[in-house]
Amino acid sequence: MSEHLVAGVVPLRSARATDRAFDYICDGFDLIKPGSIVKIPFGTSESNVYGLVLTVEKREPEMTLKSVDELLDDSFSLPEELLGLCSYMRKQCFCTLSDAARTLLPSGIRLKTKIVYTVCDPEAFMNSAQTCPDGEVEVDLEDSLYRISEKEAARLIKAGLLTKTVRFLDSVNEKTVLAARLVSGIVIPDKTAAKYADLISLVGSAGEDGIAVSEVCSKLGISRSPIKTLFSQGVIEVFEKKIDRSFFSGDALPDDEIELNDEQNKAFSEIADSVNEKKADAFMLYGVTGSGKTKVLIKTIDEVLKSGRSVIYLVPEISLTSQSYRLLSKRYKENVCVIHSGLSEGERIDAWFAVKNGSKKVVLGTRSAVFAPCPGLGAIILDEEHDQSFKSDSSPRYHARDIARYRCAKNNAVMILSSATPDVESFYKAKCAKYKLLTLPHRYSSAPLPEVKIVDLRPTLREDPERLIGPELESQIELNLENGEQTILFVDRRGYNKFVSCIECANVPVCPNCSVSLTLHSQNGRTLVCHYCGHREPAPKVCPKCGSTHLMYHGYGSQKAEEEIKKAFPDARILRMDADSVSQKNSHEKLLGAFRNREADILLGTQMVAKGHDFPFVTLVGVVMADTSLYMSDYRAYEHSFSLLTQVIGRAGRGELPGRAYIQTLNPYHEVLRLCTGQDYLGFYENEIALRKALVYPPFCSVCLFGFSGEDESVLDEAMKDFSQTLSGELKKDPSLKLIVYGPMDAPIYRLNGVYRKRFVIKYRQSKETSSLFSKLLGEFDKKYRQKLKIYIDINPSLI
DNA sequence: AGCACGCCGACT
DNA sequence: GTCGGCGTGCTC
Repeated sequence: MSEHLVAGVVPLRSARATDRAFDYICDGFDLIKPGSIVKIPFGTSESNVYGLVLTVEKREPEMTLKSVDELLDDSFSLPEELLGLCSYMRKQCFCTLSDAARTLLPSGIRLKTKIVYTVCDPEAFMNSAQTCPDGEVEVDLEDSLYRISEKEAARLIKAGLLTKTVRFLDSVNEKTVLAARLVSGIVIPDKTAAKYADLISLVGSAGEDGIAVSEVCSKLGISRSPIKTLFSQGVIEVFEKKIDRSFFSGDALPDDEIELNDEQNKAFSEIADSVNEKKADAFMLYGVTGSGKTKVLIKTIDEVLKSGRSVIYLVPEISLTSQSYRLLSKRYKENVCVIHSGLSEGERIDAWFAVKNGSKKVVLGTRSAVFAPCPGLGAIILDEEHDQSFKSDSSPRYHARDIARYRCAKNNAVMILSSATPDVESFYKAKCAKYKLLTLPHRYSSAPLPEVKIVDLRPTLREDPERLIGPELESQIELNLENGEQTILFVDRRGYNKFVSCIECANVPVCPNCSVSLTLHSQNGRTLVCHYCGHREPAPKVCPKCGSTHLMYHGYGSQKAEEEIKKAFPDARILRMDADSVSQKNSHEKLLGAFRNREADILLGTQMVAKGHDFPFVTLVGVVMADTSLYMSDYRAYEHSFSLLTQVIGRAGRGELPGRAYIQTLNPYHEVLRLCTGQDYLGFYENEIALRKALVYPPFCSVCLFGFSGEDESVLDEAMKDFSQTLSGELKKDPSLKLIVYGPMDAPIYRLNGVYRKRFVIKYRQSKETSSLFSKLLGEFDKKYRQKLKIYIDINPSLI
């Protein structure tokens, strides 16, 4: 055997068993390197798959190897830093390398294949095939399409009448436009120049990038023929120009000069020092709402761009990207690029390439934008860093904060966490000097904090248990309507919507697929809907269990609140914003815009109304029921309640007019409510950290969730027993592992879409030993139960 | 994840 | 006797 170029390649098709490097010969592919994407034949199938190259070396292979089929263009390859990030994620999130890689690569180059069946012998095929109009497989027969079942196709393949091939659908429709530019170095004949002066100067002014032919025609009011003439004279050239699908409109608004006050400047200069010294630092920028955190962040972006590097700016929600985009594009123009899950595949690819080749240096986006392939990363900013959406709840289950920290460390970049109500764990790290704490304690505008009143709703409910808005809040709304000022009403999650229950036997109709109560939708008459799987059924007139006709409809939904307000204030213009009303694309943007333009008096909604939006004419905020989130079975329930309520309250009085907030509750003396009344984060933090320490919760330990799910409940139970025993066996073997194991327990929604879900929750202290134990257990159980169950690990999960 | 190989039930 | 069920194990 002789020497070959050998590449270690990970197939990009996620499965624990194949999540390692396989060696391939890649002679002749001189440009191949770690991070390259290749197509390889893999396994017994005739198809080939994409693979990520980990290693390349020249050596004599000790076994026969297959060869790489194709090396994808270098523009698809993963930069070294991101390749390292994949390994980090595998270790950290217990995901597969291929899961990690597919998260970092734009989805367009993910495996997209189509099975194509072709007929070997048309005559024999026609004699033998049984056509079946409802089949699943298309067979290409000359120019007619045959549809046959998969089974039938398998039979025909065996009989040698069909062949099965796999076609890759990896072409991305890049949007191009016909453009023109001057041929470089051309000397234009005088005669030509005189006749086409306008045209030549217009095309010439566009330079190398050229100008769209259609734009030339419309600007000069000419047809395409003069362009054609100049083209044939060799003066201009016409080419397909890629167009940028990002939505920068081009109308450059003048940007405001940013002036920092002393506090802001102090925070900024600390960050700027690290930026300029290229130190990998982490900052916690803590400041009350209105203290000017954004100003500091913008100045930081300026500073990073000045040094020629790029910035990633993360916000919690897609709905917040458009608002931030307006802010950033005003200042950085077409240098801004938006990345979030709402983009089309083509848009995502465009963005990925634009960032990778350095033509966009400011990346704005949600969680997944933390992976943007910026060459020369200078800063990653997490705005509203306490927000839960920065943690992914499907594989790979990463937290954007951890990814950011890793990338900043590798790139000598700064990470900035910004919040008015920081994550308790982050703030703890800041207190322990793992992050540098920057504090902006004062509002820079003279606007005082809103006045907050806690309203005991119990007397109201004793009179009328279905009432949502007590008399106090109602009279405040009335006052606002009279003054022509706007109101926001916050109702908790839609999971607490109306449901039906039987007064006699307390039976509540439950979804047949998922273990949740069905929600009553009033708009389409009487239908019960499952909010998880979409199951629908007519609402019963009599209790299906005991036959009683005494059925009660209750709950705290936003629809019901809307009805109640409409009844009380028939003339008020109400906008409702919840998951139902914003299901269409861009509709939240429309709703928020309409409210900002004062096209409505009252905005009523769930979480969405709480987050970061700036409405200058809102002077009253009402929280319909503050209790629901206090009692979730998650150790972060108080933290979430505090930050949510603080944010909602912060919506009031952001303009000239002072604001006030009314919080309705059944628990008027609850400590968390008292603390958000004064916007007292530091007080809340002290309480909470003491509680976490006493009960041993993060940051004083780590939490690991082992999730199991499957359709066969008995297999699931068996695996749970097995896991319990295996784990206690491991603990006996190594008593130094101090794990506290809870479970097995049901997931909060035990059955979802016909799948049962159970879990173990483990408190532990992070170490090499625990990591290897977890990955060993995961590997073992995944192998043992792989055909019956799905098993995953979630580190520091959200437990609800 | 796919896919082939291989060992046991109910049909021509 | 054989077709086909899915348990088991492998993929450079």
